[in-house]
Amino acid sequence: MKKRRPAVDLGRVVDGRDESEGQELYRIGEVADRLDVSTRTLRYYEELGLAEPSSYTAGGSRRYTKADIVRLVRIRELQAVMGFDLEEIADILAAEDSLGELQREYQGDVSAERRAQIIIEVAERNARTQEQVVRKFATLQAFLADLEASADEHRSFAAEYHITLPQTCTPTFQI
Amino acid sequence: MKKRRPAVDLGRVVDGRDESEGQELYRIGEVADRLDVSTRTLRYYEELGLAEPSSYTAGGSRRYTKADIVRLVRIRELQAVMGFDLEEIADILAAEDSLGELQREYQGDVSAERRAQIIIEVAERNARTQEQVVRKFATLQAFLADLEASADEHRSFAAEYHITLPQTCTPTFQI
DNA sequence: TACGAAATTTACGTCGACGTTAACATCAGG
DNA sequence: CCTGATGTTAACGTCGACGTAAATTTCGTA
Repeated sequence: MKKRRPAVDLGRVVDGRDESEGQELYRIGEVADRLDVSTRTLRYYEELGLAEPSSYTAGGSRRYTKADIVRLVRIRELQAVMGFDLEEIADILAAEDSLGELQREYQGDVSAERRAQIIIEVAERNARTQEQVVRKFATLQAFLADLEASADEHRSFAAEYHITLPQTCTPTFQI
Repeated sequence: MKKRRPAVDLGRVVDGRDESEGQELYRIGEVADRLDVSTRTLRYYEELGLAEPSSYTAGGSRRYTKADIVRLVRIRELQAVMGFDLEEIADILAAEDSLGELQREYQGDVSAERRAQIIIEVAERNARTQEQVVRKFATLQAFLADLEASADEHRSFAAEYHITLPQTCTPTFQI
């Protein structure tokens, strides 16, 4: 399930054509390996408008920058940790993107109303997400307490029957 | 999408046939409404051996006890909060069940080795789950920090442009 | 420039977790 | 005992998130 590529050196430097500064560009297979996803997944995200590479070669091969990779990592986190589906994630990222554009001084002709609308929307979106995370946090905390209580039970039960539990039963703990 | 039943009184008392003590039994539709899932989902869980009702009527209708409901809530939590799939959940619950049987003194002829095996397995399973929860906890914490940082940015950005954010942008906070 | 590794598009397949429909049966209140 | 709400099984449908295969093209190094 994990096709191994023969350890090709990551991070070649682009041929300094459109960017005088050496921007490191990554091929789709390299990115896929790093994120432990398939190339299909990356193309699928692009298909959905979720994340596309910053550039393509003349032949049409995708070239990802580090920023692109960061975005992809973000997507996977929102998916795995928060359980959002790709549509929700697209919404969240789109809101952040619109804010990012504002901040990058592309605001020549943006009206004050439009500006206010964007930032309010982004802030509200952020707040909603925050609330969801906090809720998840709480349930997770309760869940963890339950697990520890169970572990205590197990230990006392084991002691009662003179059973020695392997130390793999005492997980590493630092929060 | 949400079929409304006409507020039938929950918690009728069973006709005291096999249990002298009045056990409250719930019909599948009631349970489904409580958990905000479909009846199909409950039957599906039963199909997978995940959770079945404690009893059936003579005609074959499912009757759930409160303990059954607790188990179902547990399943939904493991699904929504931890992101486990139903197979993993089945594994976890099966381990807990086997321990529960031990504790309920059904241990007439269980050999000491079998007993040790069961409790060790359950404890290890518990520890693995615990570790996953802790990891999720950590990423969630980081994620929350990011969100708060973003919120700060939004606020200062709004202040800079004299935009008044609605207070929905400041989520309730108590951890 | 030749060549193998890696990438491209297109399109159909899959899998989990249910949704939906059909054709009945049961439940419980009047 | 009637009746409408609720339930039953069986079977097919759906939807998101990719997997997989095929036929072709591009990349980058020798």
